[in-house]
Amino acid sequence: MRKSKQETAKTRERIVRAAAGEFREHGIVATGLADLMAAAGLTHGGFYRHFDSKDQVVAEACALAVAEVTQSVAATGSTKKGRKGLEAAVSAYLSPQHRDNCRDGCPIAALGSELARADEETRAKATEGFMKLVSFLADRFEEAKMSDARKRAVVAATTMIGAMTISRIVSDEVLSASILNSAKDGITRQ
Amino acid sequence: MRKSKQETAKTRERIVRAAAGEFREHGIVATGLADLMAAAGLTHGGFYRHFDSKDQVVAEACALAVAEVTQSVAATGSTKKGRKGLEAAVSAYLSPQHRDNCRDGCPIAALGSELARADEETRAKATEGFMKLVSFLADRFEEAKMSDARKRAVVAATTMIGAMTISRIVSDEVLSASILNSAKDGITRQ
DNA sequence: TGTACATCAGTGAACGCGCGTTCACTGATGTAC
DNA sequence: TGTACATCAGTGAACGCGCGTTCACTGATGTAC
Repeated sequence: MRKSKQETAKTRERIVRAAAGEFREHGIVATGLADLMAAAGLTHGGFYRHFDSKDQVVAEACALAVAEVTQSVAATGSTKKGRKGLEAAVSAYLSPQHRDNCRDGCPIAALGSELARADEETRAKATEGFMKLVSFLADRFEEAKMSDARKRAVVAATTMIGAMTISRIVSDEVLSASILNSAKDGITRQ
Repeated sequence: MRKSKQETAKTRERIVRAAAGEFREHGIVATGLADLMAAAGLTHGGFYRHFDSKDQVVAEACALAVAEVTQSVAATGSTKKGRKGLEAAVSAYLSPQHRDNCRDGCPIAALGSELARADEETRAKATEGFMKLVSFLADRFEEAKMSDARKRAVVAATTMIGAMTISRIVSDEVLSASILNSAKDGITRQ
């Protein structure tokens, strides 16, 4: 049953990707290794050929998710120039599609309170992603001083993540959508 | 071993309060019934004399935590008039003390991503608490139109919860504190 | 290039453990007369 | 008010189950000659 090095590397990546999806959809603690391996099309016994522990795959899955989502936000925001780009990125982040699709969405919004209790490495990866989001937003704020743009970007990023989290708690569709819209307006207003 | 009705009611409340603390400190899924009963000074066997299931105590603990925290925010905000009261409440919420004390703090910040996956009743209680926070903030925003004050209050509330969540993920104390301060400034700036 | 052997990815069973839940038991409280 | 009995809060052992982790086994791949 031994696989080629190339196949092994592919399998490993498939596990990390499946884990990133399962964690975001069901939560880190609630997702078992068997669930995560099944999502990758494997049985749970093979897990330890690729990772030392659950914590390790949590850190790698979080790093992958954070990298892909920040890159996607930046890509969306770069389709238009300056302020328009900011609005496009914020709109995409605060959309009902993102809200209803945890699996491929922002891991900080999907896992925030669990990440606060995760190990140092995982939290460092999440922090890195948050700072990348802040940098992207700061570049798009046209402020007199760079330090003001950065502070404003921090507020925008926390608002985006907070609003997404709360829009998923609220079960009333109308209220949920209005929270996303208020946050969007609040960020892009000035 | 039977207890008086009065004592039974007190015990039940003690369990709910202990649960609210344990859940906020360690997360809902990660907290076992044995942990929660031990925190209340009891053994796990007695749990089902008071509750039908873990879900039930989750809903009640969340309701208690949300009620106490929103009441505490409103009380802090009511020590001063108008805008000053808003600033006092936001400052207290976005303080390092709150960040470092999950156990007695805001359950939406401590459990946000888990609440999004909780059952309908729990989510309804969390939503109710969020709306109470929004109402308090809206009353303190001095806007031309009430609808503007309300929208601004929604943004302020999501920012507060998002900033608190992220400040707990970030392990660098300086960065963590600057996120709380940026959010505070962003909310009170206008 | 061909052969012999070591390596190791993946399977499925098994490990000890803690989970949510149930239950027999206890003895103090509540109730009926 | 006093007595007899039913109720039930809390204990601690037990239930089946799924967790993270380990392991013997398999057979295809990689390596050494």
